[in-house]
Amino acid sequence: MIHLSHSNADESVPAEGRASDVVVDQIQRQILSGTLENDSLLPSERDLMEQFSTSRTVIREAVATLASRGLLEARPRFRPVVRKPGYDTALNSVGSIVQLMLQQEGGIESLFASRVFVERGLVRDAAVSANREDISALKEALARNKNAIADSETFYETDMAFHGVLYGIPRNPIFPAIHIAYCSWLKPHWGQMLRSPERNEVNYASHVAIYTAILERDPDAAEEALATHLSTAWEYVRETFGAS
Amino acid sequence: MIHLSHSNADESVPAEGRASDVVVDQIQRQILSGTLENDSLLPSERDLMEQFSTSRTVIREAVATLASRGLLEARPRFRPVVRKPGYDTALNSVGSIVQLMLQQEGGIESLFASRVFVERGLVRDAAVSANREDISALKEALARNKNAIADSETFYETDMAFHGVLYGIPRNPIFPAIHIAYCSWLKPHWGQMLRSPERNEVNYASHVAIYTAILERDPDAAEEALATHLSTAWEYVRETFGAS
DNA sequence: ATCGCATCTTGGTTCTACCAAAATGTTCTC
DNA sequence: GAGAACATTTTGGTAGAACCAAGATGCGAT
Repeated sequence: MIHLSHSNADESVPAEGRASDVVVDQIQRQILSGTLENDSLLPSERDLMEQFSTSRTVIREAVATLASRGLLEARPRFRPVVRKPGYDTALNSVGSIVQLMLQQEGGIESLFASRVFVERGLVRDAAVSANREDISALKEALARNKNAIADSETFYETDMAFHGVLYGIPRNPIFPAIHIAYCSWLKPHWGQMLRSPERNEVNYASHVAIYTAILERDPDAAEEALATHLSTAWEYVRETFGAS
Repeated sequence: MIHLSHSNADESVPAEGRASDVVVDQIQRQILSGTLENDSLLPSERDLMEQFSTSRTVIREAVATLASRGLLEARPRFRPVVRKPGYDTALNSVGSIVQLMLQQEGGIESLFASRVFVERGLVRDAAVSANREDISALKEALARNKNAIADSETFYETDMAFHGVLYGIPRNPIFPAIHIAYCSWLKPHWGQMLRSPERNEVNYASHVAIYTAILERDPDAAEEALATHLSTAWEYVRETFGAS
């Protein structure tokens, strides 16, 4: 049973829940409807307190709730800024728990395995249904990747960008969000990997293999290329520092 | 009166964050370490306020934060109960935002498409690497599914259970959590579908097809069977009520 | 025009108080 | 003595005032 449903749009009298809930609901509505423009600053707590004719306690609680949902971005001493929700912010808001999960036994392995699973499916689909634009996007990303072999820092970025193109191919906004999430979650562990032009060369070659397989419309080859690519990269990460 | 006890330069904390953060951190630690037993009740706010020698405000704020992270389950007028985090609670805590996303144009389609994507990969892998136990689990789920054809309610459950077996095959704790999330998120929209023994019969036949393909170690057939299964079911849902 | 200081604003925190509902204890009844 | 009805205590939710410190602002001096 899921209890998180903001179930009722109660305009009627009965059993008031938390007072902050109605404030949350109102502000949420204002954000979604655009009354509160995206990237704009939320009114001061004292203003809101007057606007909703309630105490500051309630306002603060509501703001905290909305912030935890990702609809507001509240840095400690600053005015909260309005963030219209997207799939990325949704996944972002789980970040804190995910970080906990990752510290547990096998956490990183599980997450990485899920990523491999997803990308295997992505490259299969890409091999089947990538159109001209997708292909050229991959080609461009590949070119940038090649040019960055000497510079490990930008190579890392172009590496992610290349994989990011794959996430864009399904034309489903959820996938790019997942990609961003994977990158941000794995970065702390992945980023410690020793990088070198030699390693970059190897990874670039893997990308080429994936690209080629997609180009040749060979799902199995594409999947295979990606699987070996990621697993070897993962092995390299593992041996860089003992499994935590 | 200890006002500024740990206000600044306390320990390794670089910037003077919120006071509630240290409380959040402490309680979180206690939950993870088991000092606060799972399913037990959190001490009263006034106790905590004494324990951490701080005001009730920050305690409440900390509790709210932990609740939003899913480490506490806080019903309006009751004592919060401790919930040791799992992948399921992690996904659960995004539920509220996801519900918002789903109300936007194409939200449900996107989510459902992602589910199809995932399950296509699952059945492929199942066809390749399912072991005896997996097969027998599928067989059992299938049998229960068949027995429930007459009763649409339990058929729905056994239907989900069958798909759930697929999510268990990778032996990756993330996947069952994803399954639960999909079910709970899609339930409000999916549950409105008109169900009938005839429809159940069709769906059961699809399950058999998937099972058979897995049994025959035919990934392509399995994927195909699942894709058609879900897409026809989806079409049926769509025509039941116009796309929202 | 720019820098620097005084001031205002605003978020973070504490405190006190009150209310209502939950939890607990007590008594009364059968 | 068990269970129901009632009284009391706990406890979470809300209000409101006050204070502090850091950001934001404005103004005057250079």
